[in-house]
Amino acid sequence: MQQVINQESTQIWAGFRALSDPLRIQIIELLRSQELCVCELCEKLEVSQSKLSFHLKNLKEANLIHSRQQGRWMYYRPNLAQFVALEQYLAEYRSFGDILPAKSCE
Amino acid sequence: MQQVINQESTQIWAGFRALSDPLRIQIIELLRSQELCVCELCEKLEVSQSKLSFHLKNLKEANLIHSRQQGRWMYYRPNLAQFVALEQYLAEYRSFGDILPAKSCE
DNA sequence: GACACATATCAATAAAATTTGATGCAGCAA
DNA sequence: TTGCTGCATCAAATTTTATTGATATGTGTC
Repeated sequence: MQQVINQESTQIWAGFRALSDPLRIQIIELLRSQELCVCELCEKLEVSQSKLSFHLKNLKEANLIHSRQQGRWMYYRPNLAQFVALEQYLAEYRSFGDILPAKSCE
Repeated sequence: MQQVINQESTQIWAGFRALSDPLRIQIIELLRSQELCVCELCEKLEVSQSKLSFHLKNLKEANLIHSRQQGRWMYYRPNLAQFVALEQYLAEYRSFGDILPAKSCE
């Protein structure tokens, strides 16, 4: 059980880490309504291509986005299942019930 | 509106950043059911006091925990409202509707 | 084949986050 | 007052992450 919790937690913080950067947040917000290729993201975000590639890799390794190659272009889209997982972690966290007052520490 | 979104996003990634570390995840999980003071967290997590202080500060600045001083002890507890905010960000993200296929990029 | 284009990757550097040990400070008790 | 305890803070060292410019890879086109 402890094992399971730790395993889950590992994936959880990795997901949050991928979301912990303003540019990556901008990326996923652009992808929210439409699949986009790297060149379109570059334009819209006005960042260099290699920088963008770095952050896309980051999001992909956290399983937050998927990619699909078509010809020379690589299209990215969100992986909603992973968003659900993070959302659920937070929901379960909250639903654990009221916080007990501390037993005094002395 | 764009302004508002950016403002929200700023706070959002800061919240996720605070959750993007395994020790900080362990901390909030310990606090989930009970307020604890620093010395108790130290014991349970087997980390140095200054290290713990650093991470608690980190969580506090992200508004994820509150603290309360009682005598010499400082008790920490989660700020559930902030967890709700992050959860809601993810929920809204998902609920935006289906991702449109990309218009071809050529 | 030769070339252009979209993207990924790499190496070097810069910047940011974390760890560690030391020190400071406030609260309490003697 | 003195001294002890619980915690925060600081500076230095280390580790991690991000940025940049250059190069490599793969895919289409001629």
